[in-house]
Amino acid sequence: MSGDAQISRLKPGRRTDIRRENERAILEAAEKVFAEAGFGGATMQLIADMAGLPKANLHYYFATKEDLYRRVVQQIFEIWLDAASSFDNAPGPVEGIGAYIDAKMDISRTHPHGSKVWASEVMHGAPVIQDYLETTLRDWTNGRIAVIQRWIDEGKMQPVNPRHLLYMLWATTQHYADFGHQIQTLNGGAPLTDRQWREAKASVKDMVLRGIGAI
Amino acid sequence: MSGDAQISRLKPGRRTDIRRENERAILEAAEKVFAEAGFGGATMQLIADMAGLPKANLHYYFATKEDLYRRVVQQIFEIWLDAASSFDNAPGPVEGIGAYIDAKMDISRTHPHGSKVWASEVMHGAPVIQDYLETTLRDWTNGRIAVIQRWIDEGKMQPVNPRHLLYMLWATTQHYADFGHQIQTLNGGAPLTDRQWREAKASVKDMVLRGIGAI
DNA sequence: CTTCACCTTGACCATACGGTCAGGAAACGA
DNA sequence: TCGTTTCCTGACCGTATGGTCAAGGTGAAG
Repeated sequence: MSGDAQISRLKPGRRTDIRRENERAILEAAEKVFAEAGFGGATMQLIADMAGLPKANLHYYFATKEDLYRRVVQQIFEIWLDAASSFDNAPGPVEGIGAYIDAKMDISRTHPHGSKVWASEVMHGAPVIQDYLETTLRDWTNGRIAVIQRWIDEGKMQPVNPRHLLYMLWATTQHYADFGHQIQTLNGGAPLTDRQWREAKASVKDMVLRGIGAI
Repeated sequence: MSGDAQISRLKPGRRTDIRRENERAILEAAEKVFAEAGFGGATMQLIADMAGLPKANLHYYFATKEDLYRRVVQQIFEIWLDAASSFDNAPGPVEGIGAYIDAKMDISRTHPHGSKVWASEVMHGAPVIQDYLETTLRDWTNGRIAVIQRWIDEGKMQPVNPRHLLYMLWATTQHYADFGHQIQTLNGGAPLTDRQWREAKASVKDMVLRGIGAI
């Protein structure tokens, strides 16, 4: 927004930096607490403790619990939308869908909390992001469906139902975040290693791309 | 279970019937409320209202909110385990996995609330069913992995990683319950029709079975 | 009818929660 | 140094929640 894209390294005690840093810490803590306890189970006190701030300070930066929650949900949605660009400018499904799976799987590993908050939000009927679903997500979905249909028409993949393919992509990739605890338990209690994550990505890509007849 | 499989039509006011009927009504209401509000967001008052009973009566049948919640989670887990029998006694992946997808998709349609409660429970770290994950689910998973591996060895399907295939099956089928609201929104706000559900099942089966080289 | 086990429920309690506020501290610009 | 804006926070408040309890209702057995 502002024109001075300064590095702002020295003197981090500046007013703007204080606000930015505190909001960041609060959002990070909130994402984790909302993911682990749900909206109803999360408490402002818990978020405050995790952020290392007094509870009253949270209400200085975010008026209400809902405001804070809304910001967290919007955050993961934007991250996903960014990743969705993998889809575009791809010559065919192998590159496009392959890159999309890679991106979504990476996000599942780096932003598991955000994914859970989103899942929770949708499961509860999307009380705060219903408008996003009806506008941004619907438009995005229709756009990708058109791309997939084009690939089908060009004979680059089997004539599957593009909508259900998208659902499968979302379900499968986000499962590694949302059900990460179950996966970890079935992995002997240990988180997936780098190697296992590569294996997971490769497996998903292999099964999906073969499933749509792209390989 | 009981020997007298009576119809119990007339005179439903029997003691046993009262207990059974009230517990059923409470569990049904609880499943819905827990699914829609999460454990933290659900209130005993709301469950009581939905069940048509005074709140104090809930505590007569279920000592605590946790007890009630635990019963709801166990319920959906048992339903899934029953469906898992589709896997066995199948000559190959087309029949076994095909039937499993059918069964899981049917459950996603008939028991969406239970599926959401399970998802929520796992996302929050499985505080009340961790032991199930470590025993029953782990054993079941290992058993199916062996079955899938046998099919691979017999050349009935591609050599995919059985574990990730199972994750894909769970993710994809449960997505239609857990993210049902999102799917409905993307469907113009209307729930999937019978025809659309058949299309969904067919699409999932087609992509998965092709993805593992079974068709 | 009496008994007794089981069921029902309004009223109540302690706690925890989201949110407020006033007063003070710290960070600027002039 | 002074004035002003921004930031900080302990103490507080109204409310809603999970859970309790005592008193009363109900139906079947004897």
